Amino acid sequence: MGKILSIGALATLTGCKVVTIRYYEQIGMLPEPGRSAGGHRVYDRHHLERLRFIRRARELGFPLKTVRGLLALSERADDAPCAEVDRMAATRLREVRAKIADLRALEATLERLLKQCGHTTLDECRILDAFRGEPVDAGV
Amino acid sequence: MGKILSIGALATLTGCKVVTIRYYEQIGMLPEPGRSAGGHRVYDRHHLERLRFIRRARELGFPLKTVRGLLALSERADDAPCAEVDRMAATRLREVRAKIADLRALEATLERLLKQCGHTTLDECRILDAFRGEPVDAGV
DNA sequence: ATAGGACCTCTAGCTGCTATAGGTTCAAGG
DNA sequence: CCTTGAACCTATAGCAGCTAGAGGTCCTAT
Repeated sequence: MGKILSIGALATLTGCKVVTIRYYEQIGMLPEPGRSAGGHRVYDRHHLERLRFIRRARELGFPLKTVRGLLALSERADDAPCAEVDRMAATRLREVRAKIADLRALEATLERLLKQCGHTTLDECRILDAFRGEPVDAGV
Repeated sequence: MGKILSIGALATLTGCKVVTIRYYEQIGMLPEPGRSAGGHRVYDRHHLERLRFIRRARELGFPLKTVRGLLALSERADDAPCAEVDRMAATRLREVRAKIADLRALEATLERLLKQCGHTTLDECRILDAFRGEPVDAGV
């Protein structure tokens, strides 16, 4: 059915903030909706679906630029091979894994620093020493 | 010894880019250095140490605001307890762990999507379906 | 009729840099 | 001493992805 939605309703349904919806419109991620007599934005099912798509892709960490590409492919939806979608997801997966590896190294370093801390005074703080000392690899 | 450094030399020694050093000066993270007759910045050992401190803290992901606090505590270096340093590091560790957990959920979702992909055509792409379908928890 | 919440536009701000333009200085080779 | 070209200078704008604020209008329920 052609249910009609205010921007606030759309925000509630998608978990997207009102200002973010307007921002997406501004940068062309969402088509301009209709307007009520008084100038309020009026959305329909298509906007809802598109915004949900965007939100989900964003939750997986795809940058907006990539989301645009995914939307384009989704709208095409013909019999072309979906290899490009696959590639985008694989790229994102590699990024996520790389980031996890980085963060794990940080985690180890921070754990080590915290363990070393004698809980004494500023002038003999081992954590501050670690920042001050001669160049050392932060990781390992 | 009172060795003198150009901004480029400082950049090389710290692994920090020249423009970033100027940026740090601009936002008050680094004190204004002396100048040569022609107006070039001239740094000394103190700048080098301070910048190294900043870099190391940044590598661990502390935001600049926190680095300011750490620098202040490092410069105090009296017999006050170092609990605050400890707290900052512990906070950062919690953030890192939370981020790792988030990313692992993303990793699992992306792996699942990629595994589902039948490598066929756009109109029956499972990955796109996942973005399009009804609301589902992305994780688990 | 009116209150107050939801909506409107516009501009500026956030983090942490990075990029560009258009010019000046410095150090090494001839 | 002079030239060349790398390194330096300032100033402004841009990136991602929103978020916040000011100052005003609309809509709906009582």
